[in-house]
Amino acid sequence: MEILTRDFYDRDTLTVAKDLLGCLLVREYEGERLVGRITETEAYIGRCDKACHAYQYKRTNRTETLFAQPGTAYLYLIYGMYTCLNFVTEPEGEPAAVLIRGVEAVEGEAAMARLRFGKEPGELTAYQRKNFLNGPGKVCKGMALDRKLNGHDLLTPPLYVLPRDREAPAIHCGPRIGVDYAQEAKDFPWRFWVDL
DNA sequence: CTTCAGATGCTCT
DNA sequence: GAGCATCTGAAGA
Repeated sequence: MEILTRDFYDRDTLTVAKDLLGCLLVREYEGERLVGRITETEAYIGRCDKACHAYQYKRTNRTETLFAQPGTAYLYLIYGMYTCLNFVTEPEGEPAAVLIRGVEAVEGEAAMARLRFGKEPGELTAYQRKNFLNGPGKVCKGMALDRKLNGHDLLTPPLYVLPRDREAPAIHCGPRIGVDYAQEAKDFPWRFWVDL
C-alpha cells in the first residue's frame, strides 16, 4: 500500500475531505506504528470561508502553513491545551485544509491508550473505549501529534496517509462543529463522516 | 443520558 | 485583553 501522493491533496478541498474517509492515518512514534482509520473530517477554505483561519487569504505567522504546498500538515494549539491536525489542500497558494476530527484505532492501540489515558487497553472503561479518538484533540493526544509536526510533508514518515484498504461506506455530511462565530459559514455542510 | 464550568496558553488586535 | 476548528469530570434527570 503506497503513501497518498501530492496529487491526492492537490484538489478541491471538499473532494479531498470526502476521499480521506476510510483512509489510514499512520504515525510512527518511538519505533511503533500507530494507525487510525479516518472517520470524520471538516473542510476549511480560505478563499470564501469565514471559519477558516486564512479567510480572505489572511496571512499571519500561524496561517503561513496553509499557504504551503498541498500535502503539508497544519497543526495548531486550540483552547490553550489541545492540538488540531489538518492536511493542506488545493494548489499551493490557495489556503485551505481538511481537519481530521476522528479516527478509529487500527494498529498500535496499546500505545494509543497509554498516550491518551496513561492506561493499558484492558483497563479502559466502556466510556473511554467508545470515545477513544472521536474528536480532533483526542486524535492528536492518542497519536502523539503536536505542533512540532506543523509544516511536516505528509508524503514522508513519521506522519503520512495510506489509501483505503476496503470499500468506502456511505458518507454523511452536515454543519461543522465549534464555528458558530463564522456567520453564514457556520451552516456550510462541510463536515463529513462515515459510520464505523 | 444531559448540561455545565473550568482548564490553559497562544494568536492577533 | 479577548477569543478560540476542545475535552473532562461532576452533577442532575
